[in-house]
Amino acid sequence: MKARVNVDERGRRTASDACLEPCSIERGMRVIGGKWTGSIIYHLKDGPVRFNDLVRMLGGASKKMIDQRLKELEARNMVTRTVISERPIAVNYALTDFGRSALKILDDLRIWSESNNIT
Amino acid sequence: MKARVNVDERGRRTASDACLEPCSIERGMRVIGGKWTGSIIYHLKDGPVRFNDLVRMLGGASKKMIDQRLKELEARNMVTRTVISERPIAVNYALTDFGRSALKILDDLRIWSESNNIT
DNA sequence: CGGTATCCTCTACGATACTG
DNA sequence: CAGTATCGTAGAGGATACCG
Repeated sequence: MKARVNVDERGRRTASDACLEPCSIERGMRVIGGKWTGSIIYHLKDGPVRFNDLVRMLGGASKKMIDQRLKELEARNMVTRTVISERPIAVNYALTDFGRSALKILDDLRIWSESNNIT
Repeated sequence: MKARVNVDERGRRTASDACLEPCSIERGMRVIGGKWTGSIIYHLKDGPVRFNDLVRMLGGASKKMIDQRLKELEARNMVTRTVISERPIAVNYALTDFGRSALKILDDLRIWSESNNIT
C-alpha cells in the first residue's frame, strides 16, 4: 500500500502507476462482480445447495443466468458441481476452498452496503 | 451472520432467506462494481486527483466512462468535485469519508485478486 | 483543461418454451 | 429436476469529434 505517486516534470500523474495495481481490482470485479455472482457465492456459504434451491433463493434471477454464473465459477474452481442422484436428477453446488476465500470480501461488502443503506 | 437455513416441508430451501441479505451484495456491487468504479476510488486514495490525471492513470478507460462514473460517485457522496482554477480550468476529485469507507473492501479485493493470479 | 455530443456495436440479460 | 434453446431488447461502453 504505497503512498508514492508518479508525476512527470509538469506535476502530472503518469501512466506508470496506472493499470498495474488497479487493474487487479477490475479483474477481481469481473470474477465476483458479475450480476448474481456474489449472491450465489454468498448463498453457498453454509454448504451445498441444489440448483433449483439457488433459483428460489435468488428470487430475481433466471435459471439461465444462474446456470451461466455457476459454469463460470466452476471453470475458475470456485464451485464444484456434483450429481447426487438421478431420476429425479439432483445436483449439488458447493464452494471450494478458493471459493470460500472470497466470502470475507463479500460479507464486508454486504455489511458496508447494509450499514450505509445502499440503494 | 446466521447459519440458519429456511426449508419447506420437502426440505427445499425457500425464498424467505432469499433477497433480503444477499441483495445487499448485489446493491453494493452496483455501487462499487461498475466498470472502472473501483479503480477510480482506489486511485483517489492518496488525495485529490485532477480529471485528466485520472484519464491517464486509468489507461484503458475513455473520458466518457470516467466522467460518468465520477458523476455517479458524486451523486452518492463518495466523491467531491472541486474547481480549483479557471483558464485553464482545473478540477479536483477527492474521496469523501464515505468514499474512503469503501477502500478496505477494494484493497482486500485487490490483494485477493493478486494473490490468486486472477485473470 | 475538462468535459459533451453523436454514433454505433455488441452482448448481457430477461422471458418463454422445451427436453432428457 | 436440472438444465438448453431461441428470441428479443435495452443499454453499456468504445471511437471520434467538437466545445467553452
